[in-house]
Amino acid sequence: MTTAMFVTMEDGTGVVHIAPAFGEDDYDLGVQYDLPMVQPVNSDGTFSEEVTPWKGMFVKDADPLIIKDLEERGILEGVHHYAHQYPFCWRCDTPLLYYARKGVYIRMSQLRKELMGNNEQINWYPSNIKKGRFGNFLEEVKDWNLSRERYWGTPLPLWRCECDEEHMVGSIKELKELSGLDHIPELHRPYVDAVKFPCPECGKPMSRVDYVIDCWYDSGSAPHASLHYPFENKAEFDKQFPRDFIAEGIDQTRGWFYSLLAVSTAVFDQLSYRNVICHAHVLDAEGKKMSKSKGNVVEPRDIFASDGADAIRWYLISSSAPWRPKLFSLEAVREGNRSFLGTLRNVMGFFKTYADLDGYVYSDPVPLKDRPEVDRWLASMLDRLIREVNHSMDAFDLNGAASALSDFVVEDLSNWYVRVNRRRFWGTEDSMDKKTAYDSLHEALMIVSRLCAPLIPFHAEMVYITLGGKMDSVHFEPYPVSDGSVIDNAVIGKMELLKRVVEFGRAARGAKNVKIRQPLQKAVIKGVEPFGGDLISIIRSELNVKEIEFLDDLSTFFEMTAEPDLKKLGPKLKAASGKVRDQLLSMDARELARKVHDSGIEVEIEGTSYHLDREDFRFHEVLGERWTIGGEGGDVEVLLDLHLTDDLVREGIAREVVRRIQTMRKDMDLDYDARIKLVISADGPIISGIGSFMDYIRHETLADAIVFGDPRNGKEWEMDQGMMTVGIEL
RNA sequence: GGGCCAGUAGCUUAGCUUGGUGGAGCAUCCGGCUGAUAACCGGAAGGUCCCCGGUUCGAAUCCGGGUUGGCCCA
Repeated sequence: MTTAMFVTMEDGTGVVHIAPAFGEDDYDLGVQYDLPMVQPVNSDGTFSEEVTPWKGMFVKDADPLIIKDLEERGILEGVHHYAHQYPFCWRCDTPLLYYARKGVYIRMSQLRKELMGNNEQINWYPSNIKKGRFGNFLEEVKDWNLSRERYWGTPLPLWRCECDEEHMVGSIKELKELSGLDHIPELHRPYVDAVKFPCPECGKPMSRVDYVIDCWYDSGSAPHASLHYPFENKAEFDKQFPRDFIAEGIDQTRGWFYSLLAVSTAVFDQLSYRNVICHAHVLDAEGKKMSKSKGNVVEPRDIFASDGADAIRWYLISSSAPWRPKLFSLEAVREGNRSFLGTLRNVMGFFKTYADLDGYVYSDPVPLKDRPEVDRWLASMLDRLIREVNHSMDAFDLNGAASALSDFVVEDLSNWYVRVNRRRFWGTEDSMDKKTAYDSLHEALMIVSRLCAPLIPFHAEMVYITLGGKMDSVHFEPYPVSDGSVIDNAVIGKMELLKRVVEFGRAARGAKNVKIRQPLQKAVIKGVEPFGGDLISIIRSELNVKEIEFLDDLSTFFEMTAEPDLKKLGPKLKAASGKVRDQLLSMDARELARKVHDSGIEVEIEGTSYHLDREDFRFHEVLGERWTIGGEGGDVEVLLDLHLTDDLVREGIAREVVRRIQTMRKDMDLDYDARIKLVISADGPIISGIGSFMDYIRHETLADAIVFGDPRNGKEWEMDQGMMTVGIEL
């Protein structure tokens, strides 16, 4: 009877049976107390001859019989069931037995310091693995059982004589010398097993042992073995080794990550990789491990077919850091496909549609300094993107690179640049401005394609080829590098302000339910340095206003209102306060404020007169009724003039008409440049609006003529101002 | 049984290192825009930051315990 740290009085009897031949703890204890190694189990898991009552029986099947035997002999304390984890074969799902076997070991425990020293130089992602899971493992590193009793595998080059002399052969050359053979036909089994050589001790023939090498040793040798180093390719090897970067699943900590380090440390005393990303696994939508038996497995090939390989790549890279487990959701894959890949495809499609119509080819780009500010803004954002993506990639932050790319493509390129510049691509005549817009968009797409290439190889290639890239593939292009000189922080700052102005202007319209198609006379902007040029026309068209005024004091647009301060009135008026309050609240708050502000106010309730002055009121500033405001109270505020002149109303109608005709063109699937003739009948106000803006409507809808009459097969529209029927003739 | 990691809106997540009013996308609702977009814009609603305890004036954040899930080992 012995004691051991792993046996406690916490549960059970505090007495545990051990068997040194079956399990590591038991074995160690056996070695410590010099216990006999009794091995009454055959390698097929059945009891051996000496176990007479149960010989030939699988040990687990014998359990109830052994219990019964103990009971009959009166030495059974009791039978209790404990739920505990037990390993099963992953392939045939039968219980595994721990079984002491002879083997050939590498004494890794002696290399502990060297392993830990090399680990110090490795950059781990996530960083906690280095000291945590992997570091802890190295601190307690065990000897490595190199031998496996399998048929397939790399034969262990150990030859043994019946006199117990052993020899490990280090090369083909050595084997030839030892065996006297000119030619070793094949290093694999069974051929190599036929090679014998005389024992240097007793002269009898030595034979190769039956073992093959643990295949993890092969995986750890890959960097050397793939170049047949150290036998050849020394220069090539030195150039590549240690490798800059590897990535594998977190489960490889004690697998590949270890075997690479162990082999390079043991054989060459150095590390074999400088940076390593340990990624987590893809789990099912509930966060459970996928398994065939549970039926929650998602087949990647099915997703490749239905949604595309780039969609799944993008999902894995963009959804979270690689070391976070992915709760697989097809919805999330589709969301990424829609929002990022779809937008990229669409910007590409937009460019191609118009570039094809115009026969545009990228050459002799307009110098940056000659482009409008919005183009210089795009170039600045693009250069900033190059910088951010490189920075993220250098830090092995794929997720950061992906979100920078997505922000640029979706927000800057598509939702802003393309949207506000659409009209520049529409023009029928070839202008310098149109070429400039093409140049800018082409450059942005080209850079995006190259930056995206490692993340979404197929989309990147599609964009590259469509743009007419010079190489055979985008994957031959060098990775874009920023020189920083393109970034114009002033123009970036300006655009940021401009975007806020537009945002607040739209909010101002929304607050009063005024449609964007209805032009307004004026916007007043507070908190922005006045600017002009193409940027101010962006504001005009985004907010649909005629003029813009920059003004930092908006007080003249506000009026004072007053409301009774009940905390003051109550103590002063007692029972009458309720009626006074009602009377005051029934008055116009602006008028009340004026009166109170001038000389106080007299209120008469049931024959008694009360005098109230400023002290009894609370004052507020409210915007005059003619105006609406966005961003109120902030450093930037936008006021819009709501007063509509007849001209503005007619122009609003004209825009409503254009919108409906464009919808019809789209529904009819007309070519983008198809010319049409319009036949329209409508109620008076609409006719008037159309009449005032004939040229505008013709230009926008590519109509050669507008005729008022009775359109046959026209489409009927109900508008705020009445009915309209429109016929389109080709 | 041990080690490491994670738990935040219906879903996917940022914020946690260094404590100070929890953000975003999708989905939902209202309104707008639309001859690039299954898109976009304005607004609204939506939170036990897994649970318990501690430290602190103050905890999503730091500490301890638990729980659920993942990986590795026994």
